[in-house]
Amino acid sequence: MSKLQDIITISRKIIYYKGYQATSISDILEEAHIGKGQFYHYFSSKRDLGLAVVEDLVKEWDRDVFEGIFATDLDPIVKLNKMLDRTLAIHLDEEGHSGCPAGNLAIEMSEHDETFRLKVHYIFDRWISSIEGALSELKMQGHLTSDIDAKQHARAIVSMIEGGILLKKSQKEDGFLTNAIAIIRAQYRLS
Amino acid sequence: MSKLQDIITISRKIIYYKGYQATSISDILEEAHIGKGQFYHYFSSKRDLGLAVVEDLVKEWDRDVFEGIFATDLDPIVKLNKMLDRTLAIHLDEEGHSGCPAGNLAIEMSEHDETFRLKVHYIFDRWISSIEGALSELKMQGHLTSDIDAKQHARAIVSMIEGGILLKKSQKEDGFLTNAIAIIRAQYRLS
Amino acid sequence: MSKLQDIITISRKIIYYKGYQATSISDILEEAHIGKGQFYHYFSSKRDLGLAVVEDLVKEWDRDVFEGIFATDLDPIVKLNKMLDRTLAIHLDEEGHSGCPAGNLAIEMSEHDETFRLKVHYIFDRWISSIEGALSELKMQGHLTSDIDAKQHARAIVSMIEGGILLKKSQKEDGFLTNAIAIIRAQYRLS
Amino acid sequence: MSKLQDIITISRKIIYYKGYQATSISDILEEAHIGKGQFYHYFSSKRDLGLAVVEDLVKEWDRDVFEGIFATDLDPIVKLNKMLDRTLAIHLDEEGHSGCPAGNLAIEMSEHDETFRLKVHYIFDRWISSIEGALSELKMQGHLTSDIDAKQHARAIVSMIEGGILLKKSQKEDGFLTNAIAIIRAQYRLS
DNA sequence: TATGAATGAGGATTCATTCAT
DNA sequence: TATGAATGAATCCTCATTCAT
Repeated sequence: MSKLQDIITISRKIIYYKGYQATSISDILEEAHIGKGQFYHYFSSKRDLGLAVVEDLVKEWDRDVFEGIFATDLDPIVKLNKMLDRTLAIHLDEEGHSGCPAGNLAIEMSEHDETFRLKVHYIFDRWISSIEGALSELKMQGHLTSDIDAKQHARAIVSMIEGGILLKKSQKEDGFLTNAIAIIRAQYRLS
Repeated sequence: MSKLQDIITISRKIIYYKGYQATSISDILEEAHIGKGQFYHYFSSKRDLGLAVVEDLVKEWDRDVFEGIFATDLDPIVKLNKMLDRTLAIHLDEEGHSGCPAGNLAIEMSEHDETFRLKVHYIFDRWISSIEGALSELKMQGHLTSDIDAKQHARAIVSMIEGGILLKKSQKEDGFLTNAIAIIRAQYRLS
Repeated sequence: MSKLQDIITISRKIIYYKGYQATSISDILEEAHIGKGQFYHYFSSKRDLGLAVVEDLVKEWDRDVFEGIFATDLDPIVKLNKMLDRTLAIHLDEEGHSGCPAGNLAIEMSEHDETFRLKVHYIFDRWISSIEGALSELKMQGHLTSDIDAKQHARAIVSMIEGGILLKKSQKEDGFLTNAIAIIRAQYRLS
Repeated sequence: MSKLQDIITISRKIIYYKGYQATSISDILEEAHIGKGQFYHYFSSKRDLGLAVVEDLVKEWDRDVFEGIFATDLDPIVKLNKMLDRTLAIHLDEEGHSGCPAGNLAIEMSEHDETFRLKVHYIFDRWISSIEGALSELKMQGHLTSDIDAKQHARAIVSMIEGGILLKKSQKEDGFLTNAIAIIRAQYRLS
């Protein structure tokens, strides 16, 4: 792995846990075992690193969720289940206590930095579109009643997941996320 | 209004907009037109102010939502609708662009400071219990089928609202919140 | 003397000797025996201090040269001689080896910062106007031939003084300045 | 042109415009399109480059002014006029707004680095000697009265030129230099 | 109560220079 | 010759907090 990617990966973990503002360059230097000069050799500023971190997140979503799940020719039910499984896996993991990486940045950065916001915006936008696509397929298959508004429901699904993750973080109870996902599965008869 | 409450109110606005970490004492002094001495007369530290701000939020919820809505003997449908109306009113207001005051703090502070987390925890907890109570009433009235798990649904409702607010902030589209609330109303036949 | 004026006075000395860019905040803190916080309590930035220093210089000129010499009703010959005496006194002093405080800043800052430039511009402008006035008086007195262009000569006088100071600094020979001033005195029959 | 000379030429321009201290190695690398390694292959330090730049200036003066003008067997009036013409040409050029390259370094570096100072000292010294020589020739020709002190006047001429250039930079008016030179021409009946 | 001067640790960033390749 | 990764001291600046008045 390149040093640059190395720094991004380590920074992503720290920023995920501490938040972007609360993370200091020193935190990163220490964890990555590099000097100030090296950091600024790769990144022109803390913001530059921050954007690289979000970009890394974007790429991961593109690869794992959009290309890896929704762009395949799997059955829409399988797609949606895989996406929900992935979400659960990530957030029930020992390192998944800090909420949604995208959602955290959305809340912390949206009002301060439009560039950050747009990158997070892209993730949510593509996520919703993908779900909308799958729901539309389900409608055509007759699995869902045809009067359903796929876009509205896609938005509701993502809202419930994000809300579930947020509450899980604040209430320290996994149930908030598992419950949200169980309700989604029930609602759209995915299991 | 007392000077103390004045400072809290002003700080709450700034912290709501900027986030707790990104807000400096100076920001508050400037906006409140006070000096350092006065600030440290009322608060022993920034954290102390932060906690007072969350406490202020807690009190507002206790007054406006729990006592003002759920503790009354209104019809449960009316209660839920009033709560949803209030949510919409706050977040569609010009000053409501920065997300959920409680949710923001949940994300920003939960991992750093247990005292902050517990205060936010209390808000969400009481919110969910109140909704759960209303849903139970609705079940008893026969308005909802009796196989419904009130607690799970209360959690789902709050999740969807919080998720809707989060996405509204990041995607800059009111639709995320109005949609979430419309779906809730439809789901539980509140309108 | 106030702490603020204290810092300005100390900074002026250091900046005079080292130059503005080469002077670090730490240099000033050390010499003034103050902490960073105190410095930034009085000045919002290094540039802010720099401007205060030039402003201090401007005020000194206003007081000592313009009001103290040229605005009086002394004989124009006396005025010019007093000004030349003052120049010599300052630059032949042990602490006057670093050139002209205004000229140094003119060279170092003119191209970088218009605000600095304008303050220095003001000093030179007023200096030249004052000399021009004195020369005009001399013309009216018949001390100088009437075909002389007072403005041109005022400019030439200041040019020769500034050039003399510059060369004195570089060549480390007082003669450059004393010579320039002797020539001026001879030229306009001031002694 | 060799790479080394290329770097010196580019650096000279940047240092002339920005000043030595304010010029960073990176500024030079960028403008010269070279890497760190190449730079430190040619120069052992920033100071080393700085000295090479002044040396380049010295050589140019030796070639263009001392050998090209004063060492010829031209008439002293022609010599002096050529020198003044050259000065005007350089400083009225679009790229001549930043003052006198030698004078700037004199002010910025004289107190900090004796080696820099001595190189600038050499330029001024030879310049003055050359003018002194020409004035002496003029005296012998009877063009100037014999009671004139050639050395003093040579110094005065350089002082007025340097002062004129300094004021032109600070006051942003070409008149300061053209005026100084016009007065010199008039004084010694060069035109 | 209130002021604002003072402290000093810590933050982001720059920069000349070295070194492995 | 040449590259650019790496170093680390130093720079400007912020900020929560304390203290004298």
